[in-house]
Amino acid sequence: MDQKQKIFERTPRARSRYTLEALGLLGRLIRLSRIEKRMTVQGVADRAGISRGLLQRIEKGDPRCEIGATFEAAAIVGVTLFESDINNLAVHSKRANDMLALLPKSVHAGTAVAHDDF
Amino acid sequence: MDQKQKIFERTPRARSRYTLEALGLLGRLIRLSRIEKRMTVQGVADRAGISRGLLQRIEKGDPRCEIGATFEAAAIVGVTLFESDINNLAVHSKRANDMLALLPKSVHAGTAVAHDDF
DNA sequence: GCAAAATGATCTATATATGAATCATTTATC
DNA sequence: GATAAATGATTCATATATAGATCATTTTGC
Repeated sequence: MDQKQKIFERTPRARSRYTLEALGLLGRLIRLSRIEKRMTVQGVADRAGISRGLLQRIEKGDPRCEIGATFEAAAIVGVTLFESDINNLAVHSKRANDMLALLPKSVHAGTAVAHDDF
Repeated sequence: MDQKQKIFERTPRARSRYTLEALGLLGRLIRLSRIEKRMTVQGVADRAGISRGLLQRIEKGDPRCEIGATFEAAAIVGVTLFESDINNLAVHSKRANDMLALLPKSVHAGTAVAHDDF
């Protein structure tokens, strides 16, 4: 006894208006594409390897979903972020990598700028 | 005893190549913007209301993160999906809603089309 | 209208993501 | 080079997201 006590505290998540709007839109786009392609919730969920309930939450824009599950479902119904084809995506990916190689590896405070304008 | 037995089985998540690439790119974009703006990991994490470790996983493209946390971090460093300003986002959001109102409320199998081309 | 199917919603058990702490390493600033 | 700060990586306790089941409701197709 008298073991080192660990405290686990999870601050209630505050989501910006933008985040909630973006997630809501993403969900509706998924739902839109799914219906346009005449796929059922269960069908898409099966293909994505997730449960029906989770897909329903995704389509409602619930912020507490694995991003992997959301992206997978989106891709299955044809909603692709960034660029629509994988080749372009790979190109962008490489460019981002190249840019990163040129930037400083760590950032020291001092000149940190505020950017709450979203 | 002889209570109804509940089985909880979580199938190992299979992610498509596209999903992994997209998440990797998103993470790198966040990291890129963060460094360009000279913000530290801890600083962005604080503003997003998440832990430093979680932001690191986000920047690595880990699919098992809350999508809300990811979008929040992205917005803070200036990476916005869909459209960059909230007004356009709201417009798109409304359009998606309007479209949905015109489509059938439920989809019955039968003419479901396969769309594995991503 | 009728039957079948899809959707919406809720509940429970549990697998797991997360926050916190810690240490080692790398990087920036002087 | 020296120092302090930032980053990377790991471990652990626990809050919580998820799968599955179930029921009610809505919708489609005949």
